[in-house]
Amino acid sequence: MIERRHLHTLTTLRDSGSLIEAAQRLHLTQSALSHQLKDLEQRLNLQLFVRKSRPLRFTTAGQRLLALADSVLPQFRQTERELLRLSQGETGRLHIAIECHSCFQWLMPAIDAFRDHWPDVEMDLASGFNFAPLPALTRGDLDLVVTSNPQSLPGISYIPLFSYEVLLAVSHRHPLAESTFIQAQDLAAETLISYPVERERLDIFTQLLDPAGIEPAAIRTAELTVMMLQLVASGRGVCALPNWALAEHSDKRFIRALPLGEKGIWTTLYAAVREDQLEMSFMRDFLGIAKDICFSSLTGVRPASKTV
Amino acid sequence: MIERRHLHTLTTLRDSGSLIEAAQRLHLTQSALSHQLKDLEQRLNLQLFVRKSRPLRFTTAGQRLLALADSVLPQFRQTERELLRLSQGETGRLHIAIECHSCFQWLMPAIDAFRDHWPDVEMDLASGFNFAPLPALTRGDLDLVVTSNPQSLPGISYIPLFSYEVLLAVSHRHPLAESTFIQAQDLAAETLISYPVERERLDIFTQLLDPAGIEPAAIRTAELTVMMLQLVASGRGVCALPNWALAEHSDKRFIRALPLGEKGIWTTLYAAVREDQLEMSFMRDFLGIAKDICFSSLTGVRPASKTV
DNA sequence: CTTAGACTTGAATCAAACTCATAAAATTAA
DNA sequence: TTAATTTTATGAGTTTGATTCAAGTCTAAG
Repeated sequence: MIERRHLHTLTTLRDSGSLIEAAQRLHLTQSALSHQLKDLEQRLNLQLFVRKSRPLRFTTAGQRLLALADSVLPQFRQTERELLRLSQGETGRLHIAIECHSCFQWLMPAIDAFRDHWPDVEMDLASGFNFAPLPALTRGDLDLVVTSNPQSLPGISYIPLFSYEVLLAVSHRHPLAESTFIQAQDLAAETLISYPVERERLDIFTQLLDPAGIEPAAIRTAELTVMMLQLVASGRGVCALPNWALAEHSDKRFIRALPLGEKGIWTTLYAAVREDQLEMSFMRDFLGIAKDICFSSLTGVRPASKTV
Repeated sequence: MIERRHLHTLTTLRDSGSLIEAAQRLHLTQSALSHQLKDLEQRLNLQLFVRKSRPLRFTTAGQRLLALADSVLPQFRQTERELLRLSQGETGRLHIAIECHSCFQWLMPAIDAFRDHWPDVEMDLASGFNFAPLPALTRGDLDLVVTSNPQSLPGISYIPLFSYEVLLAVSHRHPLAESTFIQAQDLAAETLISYPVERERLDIFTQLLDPAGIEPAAIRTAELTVMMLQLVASGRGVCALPNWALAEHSDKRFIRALPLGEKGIWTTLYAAVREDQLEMSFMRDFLGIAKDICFSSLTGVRPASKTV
C-alpha cells in the first residue's frame, strides 16, 4: 500500500537531493528514510531511485510515484486547510438556492451585509430553478434553501424567517377592485400571471384554486415582479404576490391588493439548513442578518416562530 | 494528518451504511473503525458523520473528506496497478525520439514488429525535432533516443545499433562522379543539400568540412530523403546520406555515391536509454528487434559493439 | 591507502493501530 | 411501553510496523 507518507518522503527527497537532508527536513533520522524506502521498494518489487549518484536520480517507477505525489499531496493539504478553518468556524461555504422567486429583493442586501462580516465564507446564490433544491441540500451541494414548503427530511432543519400574506394584485379599474376579499370562483374568468415555475410551488394554486377545483381562464408567465405588475396595471390579468413584494413595487394609484379567501393566505418562509451547519457561527449570523433585513426593509411581514 | 487509510474507511462507510458492515469489508473489527474515526474527528476537531441515524449521514466536513477521497483514491489505485505491471515487466512506456532523420525507414517496421509482441506497452514516436531529446530522456519525458552523438550523461546508457558509412551522393554527370573519394575542398564550390537540422548534427560538417575549415558554396534543405535525391539527380546539388538510405532510395543509373575522405566517414548509431529501463524485458526486446530489422533490411551497415 | 560523507542493516524501542471483551445506545419487535 | 436485537463506544491488552540507535558498508576524494 502506497501511503501519503511515502509520497511526502519522495518529494522531499527530490527537493533535497540526499537522504540525509530529506531526513532533516522531515524531522526523521536518515535511517528511518532508508528503511521506509527499502520497504516500499521491496513491496513494489521495483527500484525507485538510484542512490549511487549525486544528485540522486529517480527511476521510471520513482518518477511515476512523484507524479502521483504532485497530483495528490496538494489536495490533501488543501482539504486539511479547509477543515482547519471549518473547525475554527472562521470559514465555510454558503451556497444558497431560493424557491421563492421574489426573494431576491431581500436576499441580495442580506448577502451583501453578510459578506462584510465573513469575507472568507464562499458565497453562491443558485438562480437556476431546474433542479430540486432540498435533495441537493441533503447531498451537500447546497447549504441553505429558502422555501415555503418545509418537508421533513433527515438532517435538515427549517428555520422560520417570517410570515407574509399572499395578495391578489388587480388593476384599480378591475371589477374585483372594490371587493373586500377574493374567492376562488372569482378567478375562473381571469388571466393569471405568475412566475414561470411549477404550480406546486405557487400558493395561489395549492391553497386556493386547487382545493376549490377552479382553474383560471388563462395563465401567462413573467420573470420579473415589475413586469407582472405592469401587466396587471394595464388590465391584462391578475397576479398573486407576497404583500411585501407588492408594497415595494406597485403603484397604489393603479393597483389594488386583495386578500385571498376570507382569512387571507398567510405563508411562512423558512431557511432550510443541514443540522450540522446550523451550529456554525457564520450560519447563525447569516440567519440573524437575513431576519433583521427582512423585518426592517419589508413592509407587512410578521415574525414566525414555529420551528419545524 | 489525514491518511489514505482514513479516506478508504470513509468511502466504504458511505458504501455500506454502517460501521459494522464497513468493518467487514475492510477486514477489520468494528472497534477498530470506531477508534480510528473517533481519533480522526478529535484531531480535526470536527464531526465527520452523524451516527444516530440510519442510513448514517455525513456532515459538511465528512462530505469534504469524501470529495478528497473520490479524487485521490482512484489515483493511488491507478498508479499501483501501473507499478505492478511495471514490476512484472509486462508493460511500460516507450516514447522514442530520433535525431537521425533517415531513421524512419527502419524504425517504423521495428515499431510495428514490437507492437505485436508487446501490445500493452504505450508507444510514441516524437517527430518534432525542436527540443533537445537527451535532457528529455533524463527527465523521463522520453524513453529512447536514437542518436549518433553519445554524450556521457548520468543514468543514460548508449546501446550501439549499427555502424554505417556516410556517402556523398552526386549526379552521375557531376565532375566528381568518377572520383574514388571526396575531399573537403571538393565541396567548396558545391551546393550542399541537407535535412533542416542544426549543422552540429550533420556528420559531413562535424567530421569533414568543419575540421578542414571549408564551407560549401550554398546550402539548401529538404525534408525527405527522396526529395534530396531528386535534387541531386537533376544536378542541383550534392548531399551526404547514410549508405543504407542511399541504397534504398537512389537510382544507380543517375546517382553516384562516394566516400568522404580517404577512409570514409563511419558513424555508429546508438539507442540512448535510461539505465533502469535497460533491464526491462520489453526494452531489451525492442533493442533486439530493432537490430534484427536493421541488419536484415538495410544494406551496407555493420555491427558495432562498443558500448558507451 | 586513508578518510570523510552518505547510505544500509539488524536489533531494540516505541507509538500507533488493532483486537477483545464489555458497556452503552439506538433501533426494532412485541 | 418493554424486551430483544443491532449498532456503536470504550478501556485494556496485544500486535504491528515505523522509528531510532549503533555499527557496518560503500563511494569518492585526497
